[in-house]
Amino acid sequence: MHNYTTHTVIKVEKNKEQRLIAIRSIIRNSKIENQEELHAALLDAGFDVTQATLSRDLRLLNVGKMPGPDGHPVYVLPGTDINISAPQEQFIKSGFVSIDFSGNLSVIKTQPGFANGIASIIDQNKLPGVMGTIAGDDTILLIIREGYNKHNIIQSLSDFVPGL
Amino acid sequence: MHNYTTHTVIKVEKNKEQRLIAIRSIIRNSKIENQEELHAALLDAGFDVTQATLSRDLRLLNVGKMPGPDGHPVYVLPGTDINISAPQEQFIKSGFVSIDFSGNLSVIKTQPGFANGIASIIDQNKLPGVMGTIAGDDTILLIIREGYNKHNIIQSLSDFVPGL
DNA sequence: ACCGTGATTGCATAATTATACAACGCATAC
DNA sequence: GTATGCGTTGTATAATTATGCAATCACGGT
Repeated sequence: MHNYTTHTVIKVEKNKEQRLIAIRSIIRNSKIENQEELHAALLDAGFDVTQATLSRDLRLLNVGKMPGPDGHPVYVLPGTDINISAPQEQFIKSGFVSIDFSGNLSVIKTQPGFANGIASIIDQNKLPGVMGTIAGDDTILLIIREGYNKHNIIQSLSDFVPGL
Repeated sequence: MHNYTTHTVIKVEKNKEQRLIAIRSIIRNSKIENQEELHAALLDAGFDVTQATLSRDLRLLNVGKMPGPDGHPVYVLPGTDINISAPQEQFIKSGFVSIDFSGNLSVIKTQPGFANGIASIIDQNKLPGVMGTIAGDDTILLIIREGYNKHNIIQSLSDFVPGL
């Protein structure tokens, strides 16, 4: 045991992260006309938050609201302007799936085969807080330089990763 | 001519038509955050209608509302997507670089490391005209099935590659 | 270990948008 | 001319969404 720096167990708001994912999924797969409907759908999925939080979540996800086929407003995912299909949505994400932190490490999950490509892009951008990356097939390990934290990293990454 | 139903032939609400055009123009050229702002802008343009009418107009025009750069919701015209920054644009392309054809073969160039990921997505979509794919690091070889041509392939790919 | 900062959320409420209803205008049918 | 129907709009209000404030808790730095 040496220098036990508060083991910073991955206590990252698992809840919010997963809730946002759930919201995307729900919106993609069903016609949600208002936040009450969304709330109900989330309850089924095991999430219980208030309308206020949903409003904030939708802003984070950049979800828009547009008149649907039947005239009533419906929530739509960003990029989905009634002209981008679900497969395109998948493609648009560039295989990026999730990111988590633990101490000076960050683990980025990608779709199968994308780890190398994404890591390559990250390297090309020479982010100051990133000491280096190691990519497998669907996972990237990112070593964070001393003096930087997960906020810096997310900030840097969000410059070129849509919706982060 | 009996039955002359008077020349009042086309009396169609000229007003509404032009108002809708004006609304489109306004939304395209400025940041409108709510219908009150829109109302004010329309006044300048010489149109005076109530908020209720604007709500109806926006529905007719299929105008959507999405979180803008500053976080606040902004009206957007259909087909417009203001949620993706320029740097992200590059990322969105998922490393896709180019595509060429030669007989029953197609060669897709990608950014370094992306070939496997993109090929994987193509496979998952089981395009009818695609017999199979082989991916290196930045190149995908795509074998085209008999009876299909590059048009069919591009058509299929464009289903999930935005802007192809 | 302690404190300060920032992130997340609920609550209550303000702000915004959608709509039921009725009125009006115009055009066609009787 | 009168009646009927459709489309447009305002009014008033319901429905929906956004947000200021406060409480809580994790994380980073001292």
